[in-house]
Amino acid sequence: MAIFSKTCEYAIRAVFFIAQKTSVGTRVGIRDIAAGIDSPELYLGKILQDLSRRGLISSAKGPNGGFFITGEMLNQPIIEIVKAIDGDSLFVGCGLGLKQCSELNPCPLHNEFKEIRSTLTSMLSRITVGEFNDELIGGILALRKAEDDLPFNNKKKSK
Amino acid sequence: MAIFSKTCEYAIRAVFFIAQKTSVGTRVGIRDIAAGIDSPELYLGKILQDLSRRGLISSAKGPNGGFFITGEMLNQPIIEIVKAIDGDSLFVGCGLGLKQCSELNPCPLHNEFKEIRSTLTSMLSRITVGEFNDELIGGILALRKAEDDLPFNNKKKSK
DNA sequence: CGCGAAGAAGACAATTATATCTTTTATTGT
DNA sequence: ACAATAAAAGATATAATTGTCTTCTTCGCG
Ligand code: FES
Ligand code: FES
Repeated sequence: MAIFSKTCEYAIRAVFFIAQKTSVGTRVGIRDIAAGIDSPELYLGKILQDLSRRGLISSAKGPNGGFFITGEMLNQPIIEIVKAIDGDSLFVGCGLGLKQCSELNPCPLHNEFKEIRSTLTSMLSRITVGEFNDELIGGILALRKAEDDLPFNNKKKSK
Repeated sequence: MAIFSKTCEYAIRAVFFIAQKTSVGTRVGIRDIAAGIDSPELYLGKILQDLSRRGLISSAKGPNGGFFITGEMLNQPIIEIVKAIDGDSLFVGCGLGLKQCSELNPCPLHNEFKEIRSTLTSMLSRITVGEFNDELIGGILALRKAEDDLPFNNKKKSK
């Protein structure tokens, strides 16, 4: 169990990737995104469709089409992505799975969980979609890793 | 997506429940545990068997049998339960699902995640299985909730 | 000893998450 | 208009998680 679902992990990585491409002025197709973040291409398509329908990213069909992110969307916090995909149970639900999280009749871990949830919430609310563009372009941050953390990164060019 | 898997939530609640019963000197059967923590009875059986095999709880067959927790196990931190059921990906894995979490070539959320993971780890390492016995017995803490937080709790007696 | 209570174990079913494929639709450039 | 490109959409496949059922074994007690 990771914090986010696999779908959500792909979504966040993809959005960072698209933001970074947008910031250098290019739209980017599914194939390149999938290669750039190491995700199954066709599954990623479904996720991006979903994000696009929800207005978190934009897309254009046809030649020179692809996904991109408009200026104002670059300032969206990534918590929006998480909520769109995984819902908000991470932020409001009881950590032990009780029907509701409430102050009266709390579960044993309630107080501790409240703190973790608020840390998580504020972190995801603070970080924006476009925040890491420079570091990603500069290669300081990564959205994919080589097989075994090997020094060389033999990524294959998209066909 | 919650933090823990459903299975893990059941397991933690069950262990707290058993610990509390043990502290007043009684063993407790699956049926009562399931009723006490609001979980599917037969599925819970599987989970408890698993925990028992791993030595996190003890069980006895036959009349007056049931599950219980020995003295030293009461001091186990609940992170042991989480690790036994959900594994340790929550504590060591990359939050964005990259193959490894590492300082060189970190993902954009690496630093933030490191903090959240360490908070989570220390919290689960600090809290012990028997820690809430008194509060649970006193009804200050709960391991189950009524349907809609309604004041009445129309729980059906086990057959 | 032998019965009944209770957990152990494994087979199986349902649900949800993940992944893939195929067809359709829209857009651009010629 | 036409061809090429790229996303949209929907159907379907696979895997993991969650949940149920049935049978077996063990144990305590009379
Ligand atoms: S009641 Fe469980 S986290 Fe609040
Ligand atoms: S690399 Fe992603 S959390 Fe460390």
